[in-house]
Amino acid sequence: MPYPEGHKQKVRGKIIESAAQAFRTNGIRDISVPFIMKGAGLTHGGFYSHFDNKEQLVGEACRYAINDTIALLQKAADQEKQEPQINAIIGYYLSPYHRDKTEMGCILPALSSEISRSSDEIRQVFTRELERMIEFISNAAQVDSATGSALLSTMVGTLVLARSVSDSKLSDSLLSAGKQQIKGLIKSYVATEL
Amino acid sequence: MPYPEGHKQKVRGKIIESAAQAFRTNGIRDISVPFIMKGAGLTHGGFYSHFDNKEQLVGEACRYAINDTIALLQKAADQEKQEPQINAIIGYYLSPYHRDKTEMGCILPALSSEISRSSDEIRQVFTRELERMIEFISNAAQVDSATGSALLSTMVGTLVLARSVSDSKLSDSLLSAGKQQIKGLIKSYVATEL
DNA sequence: TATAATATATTACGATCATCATATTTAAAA
DNA sequence: TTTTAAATATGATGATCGTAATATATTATA
Repeated sequence: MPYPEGHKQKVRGKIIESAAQAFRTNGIRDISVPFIMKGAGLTHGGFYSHFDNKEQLVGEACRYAINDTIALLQKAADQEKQEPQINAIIGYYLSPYHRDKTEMGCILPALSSEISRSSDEIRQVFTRELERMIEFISNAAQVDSATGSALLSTMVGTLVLARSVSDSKLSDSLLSAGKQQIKGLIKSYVATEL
Repeated sequence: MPYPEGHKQKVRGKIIESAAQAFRTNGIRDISVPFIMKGAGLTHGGFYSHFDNKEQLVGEACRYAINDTIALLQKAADQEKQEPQINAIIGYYLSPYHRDKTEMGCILPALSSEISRSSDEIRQVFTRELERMIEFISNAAQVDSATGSALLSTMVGTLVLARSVSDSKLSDSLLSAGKQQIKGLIKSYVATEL
């Protein structure tokens, strides 16, 4: 066998990483296979020895990106031990930094609407990952999963709108309003639970 | 002059309508100029005597679609006089009907993420329309515009996620959770205002 | 009815895309 | 060092796109 053990797996991973980054920045349709391969330091030809087609890569990239995001949010939560975990998570999620750093950010605001028009296969992968995200948020906020999913909806919607607006002041205020609302929500959830 | 008075304006309107519908269903990038023209009952050749380019049409279609949506939500609100306006609006917005009827639905969940990657010009048009939407929601809910924008974020995020999920039960429960959260929010807003 | 300006259709161009076929490079094993 | 299978690169194909040039069809006016 030419090439060291595990070489292909490593390259495959690089392609997925490149795709996950590019898709989040510019959407799925606007990113070409040659561009993704260049991002992984390769040319386009080898692509089809790694994946059946572009769609399969989309699924893998979704999985990768959500894992990445959950890990990142968990790290943000762990860094601030004093306040409730969820506050640190929301603080990060609805920060101008996260809004502007799309290539490393959560895929939900970046790709959901494009995913909703994708094939059943892709949407099934996405659904599974979304469920993991809801569970993660619900745990961190210590709320039931219905409340957790509503929190996530607010987070996603806020980021989507904050990113689509050209007026940076309006964008900032959308983030603040979203943050404030979520914190109020959690507080009132705790209150009614007691 | 050939063709009756106002003929061109009428055709232009039909193109915008066709575009607004097609974009909401399949996104901007996935809808071609020839397809839009066919939807307006024409062939692609005449397009550039109506618009400078595809991008200009995107802007017009955004404007049209938001107007359409606000009018629709207002109608939904007017039909139910007894309950507070906002409840009827949210009931419609987060209904399975609205989720499934993308071609006639709100553009915010359908196109925001694609718009966020568009040119400054498009985003400026979008920003103006979004502000109108925030104002409309804030008025209907009788809350300040910060609260109104957070409400809208939740509405948009909920619909985005509900549409991208392949499991219809999960999708329905996302809608319900979003609805419940918003109603709770408005109630608590009223309470703190008194 | 004939004219002429305007609206629409037909056709074409260059670019880009996903995908495939084939050639070349790589490095483990002989 | 040579061999060889695997990994990658090069090049090509057919489709589709946005856009433009040109031809045709339309109908208000003369």
